[in-house]
Amino acid sequence: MFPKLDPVLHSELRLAVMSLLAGVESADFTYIKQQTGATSGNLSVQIDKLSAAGYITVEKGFKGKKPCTTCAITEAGMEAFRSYIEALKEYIST
Amino acid sequence: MFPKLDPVLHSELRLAVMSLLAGVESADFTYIKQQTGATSGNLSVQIDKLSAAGYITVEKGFKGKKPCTTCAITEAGMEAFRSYIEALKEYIST
DNA sequence: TTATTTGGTTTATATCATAAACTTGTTTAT
DNA sequence: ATAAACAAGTTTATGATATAAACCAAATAA
Repeated sequence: MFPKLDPVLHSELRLAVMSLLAGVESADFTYIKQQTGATSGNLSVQIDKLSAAGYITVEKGFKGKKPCTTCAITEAGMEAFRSYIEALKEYIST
Repeated sequence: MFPKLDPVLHSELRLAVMSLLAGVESADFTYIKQQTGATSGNLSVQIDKLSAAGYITVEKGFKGKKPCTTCAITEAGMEAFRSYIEALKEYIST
C-alpha cells in the first residue's frame, strides 16, 4: 500500500540537490549552496551521501585559482529520483 | 526556491498515517498499523507526535472489552497536509 | 603584512526513527 | 481456577540523521 521511500532521497536537502541536478548538466557547490540556502557543512555532508549512493558524481577542480567542486546526477540517480517521486505519489494522492 | 518542508510531516510513517486519515472519518490504531505495516511502538510514538502537533485527535475507548485507540485528522492537520504536498511539488517538478 | 573572503571539511550535538522490552488486561487451554 | 498465550498499546534504549559550529587552506584585499 505505502511503498518504502528511499531514505537517501527522503531528506529535505538531498532532495533539493537532486531536484536541482535533475534539471541541469552539472552544478558547482557554490551554486547549489545558493539555490538551496543550505550551510556549507550540511551541503558538504549531504553531497557526500548522494555520492556514496552513486546518485551523483563529484569532481574537484579549479575555476581559475579557486577550488571548485562540480556535481552531476548519474543515470542511477535519475532513476532513483524518478522512483522516489512515483512512490511519493502513493502517499499524497488521497 | 525550495520551500521548507514541515518536519512533522516529512517522515515516512507520519506521512502514511496522515495520508490514511485524510481519506476517512477516523481509523483505529490496529487498522492504521495493518495498513502501514508499522510496528506498534513506532506507530505509538508517531501518533503522539501528530497529536502533539494538533494534526490529529486521539481518543482512547473500548471496543467490547478491548482497548481501542481511534484517530482522526483535524482541520489544521488537513491544511498542513495540503501545504506539505504543495511544497513537495516544488521539489519534484523538475 | 595582516586581515578577510572563498570554498569547502571535520567534528560535535541534538533530534529522529526504530526496535526491543515492558505493561495491562483478555481470551484460551488445562 | 490457573497458566499460557494474545491483544493493544506504551516506555525505554539505541543507532542513524540533520544540522550547526568550529576549523582549515588558499586566494584576495587593505
